Amino acid sequence: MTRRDDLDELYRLFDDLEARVGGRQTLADCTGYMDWPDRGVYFFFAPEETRETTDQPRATRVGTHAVSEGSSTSLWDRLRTHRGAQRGTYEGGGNHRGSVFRKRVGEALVDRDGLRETYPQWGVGSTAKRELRLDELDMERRVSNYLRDLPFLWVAVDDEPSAESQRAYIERNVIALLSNYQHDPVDPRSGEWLGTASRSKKIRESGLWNVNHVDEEYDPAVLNALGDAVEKTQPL
DNA sequence: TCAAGACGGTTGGTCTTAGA
DNA sequence: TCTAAGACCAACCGTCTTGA
Repeated sequence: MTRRDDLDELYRLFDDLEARVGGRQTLADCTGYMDWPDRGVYFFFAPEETRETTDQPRATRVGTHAVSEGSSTSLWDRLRTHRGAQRGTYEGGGNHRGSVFRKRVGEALVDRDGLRETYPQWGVGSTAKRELRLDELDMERRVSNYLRDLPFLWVAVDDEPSAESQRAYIERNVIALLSNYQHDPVDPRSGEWLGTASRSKKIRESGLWNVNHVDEEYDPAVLNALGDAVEKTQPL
């Protein structure tokens, strides 16, 4: 089996998953009151891009949560951090220092639009004072607008939080499988994909909004593990 | 009306990596 | 080898919303 064959199987599983959960969602349409699994793995897709040989949306980010023992962070906790704030001081914005996905998307927007002088502190530190966050609010809102329209799927994997969890295994190996970093490209990203403006070589070349695991080899058995998880995933 | 759970905002912790 | 910085979450707490 080639990597291309395994990618075909991965996207077939995404199709199964989409049918099973009743379609891809966007963060704009989701709330915590929906019946999310406590724990799982999520997959974001590019709305304007498809695979090389099919009309399936290209996967652009894989993520999970609760990879530390004792963690109580839920799947929705992680997703809402990516979505950003819906009310309050930072309404429409969010906190990119609490979400690496927001941080990376914002970096690409800043670089693509030549705004480094406007947002010199973007991504610096893990906290920021109110004044700085208000200065960055416009960019946080642009990041939110981008992220809230991305279609995504999720798979329920309700195992115990740990670095050796089944979720961590699926995340790590699906990233490695999808990544074009230091590989012959399969489903290369289009020139319009925002990630091409990223300052991270791993993001530009992998075609994913991921940095970890993009340079690793994948275990083909991950497809069996993902298939099992798809079968156990329920609609919202 | 009120309890449970979701939300927003902030800070802290662990692991990895780069440089001295 | 040591240290500092960065990456990536995870936890906490007060406020708000939902629905029985």
